Amino acid sequence: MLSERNRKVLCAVVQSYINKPDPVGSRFVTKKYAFNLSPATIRNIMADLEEMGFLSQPHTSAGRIPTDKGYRFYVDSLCREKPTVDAKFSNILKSKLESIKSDIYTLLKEATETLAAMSHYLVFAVPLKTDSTTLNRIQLFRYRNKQTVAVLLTNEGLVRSKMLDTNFGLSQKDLNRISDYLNSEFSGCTIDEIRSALIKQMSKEKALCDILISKAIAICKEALFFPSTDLIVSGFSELIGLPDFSGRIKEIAKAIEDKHTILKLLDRLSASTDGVKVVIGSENPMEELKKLSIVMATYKQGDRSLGSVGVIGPTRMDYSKTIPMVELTAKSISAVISR
Amino acid sequence: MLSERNRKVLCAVVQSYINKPDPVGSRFVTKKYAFNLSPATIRNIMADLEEMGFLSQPHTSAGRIPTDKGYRFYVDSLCREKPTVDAKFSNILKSKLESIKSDIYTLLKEATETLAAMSHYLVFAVPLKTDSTTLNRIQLFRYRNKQTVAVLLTNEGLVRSKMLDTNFGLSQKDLNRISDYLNSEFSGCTIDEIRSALIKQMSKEKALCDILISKAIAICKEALFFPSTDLIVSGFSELIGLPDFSGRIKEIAKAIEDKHTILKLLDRLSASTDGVKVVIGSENPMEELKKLSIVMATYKQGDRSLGSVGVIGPTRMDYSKTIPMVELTAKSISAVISR
DNA sequence: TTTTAGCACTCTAACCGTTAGAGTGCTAAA
DNA sequence: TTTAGCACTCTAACGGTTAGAGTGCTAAAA
Repeated sequence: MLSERNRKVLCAVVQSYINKPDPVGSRFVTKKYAFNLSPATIRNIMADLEEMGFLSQPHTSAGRIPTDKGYRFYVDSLCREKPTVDAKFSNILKSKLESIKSDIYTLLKEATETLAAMSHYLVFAVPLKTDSTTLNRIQLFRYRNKQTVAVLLTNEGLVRSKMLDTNFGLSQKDLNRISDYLNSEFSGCTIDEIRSALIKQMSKEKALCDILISKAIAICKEALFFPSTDLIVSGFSELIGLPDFSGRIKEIAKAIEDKHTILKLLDRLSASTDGVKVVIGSENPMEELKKLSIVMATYKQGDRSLGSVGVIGPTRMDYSKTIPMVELTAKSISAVISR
Repeated sequence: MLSERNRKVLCAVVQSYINKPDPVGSRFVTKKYAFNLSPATIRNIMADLEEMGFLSQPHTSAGRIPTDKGYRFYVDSLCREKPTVDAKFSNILKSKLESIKSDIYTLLKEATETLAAMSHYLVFAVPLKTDSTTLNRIQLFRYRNKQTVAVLLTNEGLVRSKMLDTNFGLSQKDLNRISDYLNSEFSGCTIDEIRSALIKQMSKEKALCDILISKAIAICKEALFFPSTDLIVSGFSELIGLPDFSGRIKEIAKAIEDKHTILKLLDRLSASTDGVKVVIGSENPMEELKKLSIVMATYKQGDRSLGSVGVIGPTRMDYSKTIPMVELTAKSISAVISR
C-alpha cells in the first residue's frame, strides 16, 4: 500500500514530531534524516501522504504533522522491529520489584511509580479483576454492637476488608462458624463464581434448616460487593507538564480523576487479545480521552491474566520507547506474582 | 492599629480580588462598595495600607492587590463575624454522611469528595494518627508457605492489613494463639503505646520461656509498621483549573502528588490549638506550598482528636465561604464516628 | 518517467509605534 | 479633612510591516 520510500518519510516525520512538537518541513526531513532526495521530492511525497490521510497541515504554509492514522501506521510498523528496552530502566525496575514481598497492591504501586518516573507519562495499574480472583480465605470479626468486619484474602495476594452492617446480633463464635462454613464451601473459587453460587443458594435458602448458613450467605453477599477494581495512578504531574495540553489541562485532570472512565475503557481493551495494546487518540471510544494515547499490557499469574498496567500520554507519545517499557513492566509483575 | 474605615477599605479590596483576580482600583471600590467617599480619599487610604504592607501594586499605575499580610488581616477580622454556612452544602453533606455505616476510610472519602465539589478547591483528609488510634483486635492468618497476613482493627473503625514475611514456619493454630496473646495484652492500647511496649518486651525476650510469644512480638512489630497515615485527596482538577497557577501547574501537581510534604506540614499544624486553622501563602513553612493557602480542622471522637480535613487553594481563596465549610465538615465527621 | 531547481505565493510570529483607558500621586480649593 | 482637577505613567490592544519558513507548481534535467 505504501512504498518503502513513503514509509520512511512518514516515519521520519512522526519521529521528528514526537521528538519536538513543531510541524515538520520538507527541508528539515532531507537534512536530518539524510535521504538522497531533494526537498522538492520530499514535498511531493508528503503531499501524497497528506492525501492518504497520514499527515496534515496546521495551515497552508507550515510543515506537516502526523494524524492519528499516521501514528497508527508508525506504531504498526514498529512491531516488525526488535524492541530495545532501556537498560537503565530494566535494572531499576528489577531492583525495585525484587525486594518486595508484600501484597500485590504495594507491588503495583512500586511498579507504576518507577514506570512513571522513567517514561514521563501517567501510569495506571488495575490490581485485579474479580472474575479471575480466587478466594484463599474469608474471616469475619465482630466489631461493636451490630457491625461485622469481613476480611477477604485471595490467592493472588490481595487483602480486602469491609465493614458490614449486621442488624442481627452475632457472637464471635457464630462468626467463626460462618467463616469456617464459607471457607470450606468457597475456598479456591473465583469471586464471580462465589457470587453466582450465592444467588443460587439464596433461592434454596428456605429449605435450609441451619439458620446460621442463611445468615452467612447474607453477610457474604454483602462482603463480596467491594468496588471490583481500584485504579492505581502515578505520574499525574508528568502529564500535566507537557506542552501538548497547555489549554485543556482541567478536562484531562477531571477525566483521570474520575477513575471510572478509565476503568471502563480498560475493561473493553483487556478483553481483546494478548500482548501490548496501543490505542491512539481518536481511536479511543471515550470522548474525554480522544486527545490521549494509551499503551497497556496485562500481567499474569501462570497463564491466567489478572490485571493490567499501562501508560497514558499525548498522542505524540514516544511509542518506540514506551511500548517495550510497558511490556517489560507487565512481564516483571507477572514474574513476581508467579514465583 | 487600623481605623475602622481603613479596615473596611482593606476588606473591600480583598473581597473584590477574591471574587475576581484583577487589581482593584480606587474608583471601583467607591462604586462597588458604596463608601460615602471619593476615589481620591480611597486612594489616600490605599496608599496608607500599602505602606503598612497590607496591599501591593503590580506596577505603578495599576490597582492594588492584597499581600499575604492583607489576607491574614482579612481572615482574622472574619473570625469576629458569625460564620454563615451554605445551607445547600450543609444539606448535601448531611445526606451523604448519614447513609454511611462502613469504615472511616469510606466516610472520609465521601466527605472530601463532597467538600471538593462544593468548595472548588483541593480537599485532603488524614485518616488517623497512630498516636491516638487504639487497637480493637489483631488477627494473623497463614498465607502460603512463609507469609502471614496481619489484620488490624481499631476502635475508630480503621481496618488495616499487611502481608508479613515470616521465615519461620507457623501453623494457623500457632497464629491463633499468637493473635489471642496479642489481643489480651494490647487490646485498647494506642498503636504508639503498643510499639513502645514491644520494644521493652524485646529486651526481656531472652528471659521468656514461651517461644511463641517472642515470635508474636517479632510479627507484631512488623505488622504495626504500616505507613502511619495515608492522605486522602479529592478535587485535584478543581485547583488545576484556576487561573492563579497558569504557569506553575506542574510544580504544584508534583508537590501534591508527593503526599509526604503535605503530611509533614499537617503534622506540624495539627499539633497546635483547636478549631479551624488557616495558613496563608508565605506563612507556609514548605517552599513548595508558599503560593497556596490551607484551611484545616481536626475531627474528634468524643474529645480525642483523631485526624484532620482541610482545603488547599490559592492564597486568593474565598475564606469567608471555605472556613465555615471546613468547620462543618470536621464537625459532621466527628458526629458520625462518635455515634 | 522520475527527480530537481527555481520561483511565486502564503501564512505566521515577531517587532514596533501608536493609542485608549485605567489608575495613580500631587496640589490647591472647599 | 476631604475632594476636585490635572498631569503623569503604565498596560493591553490594535494595526501595519517584515523576515522567514514552507509550500505548490512548472519547466528543465536525469
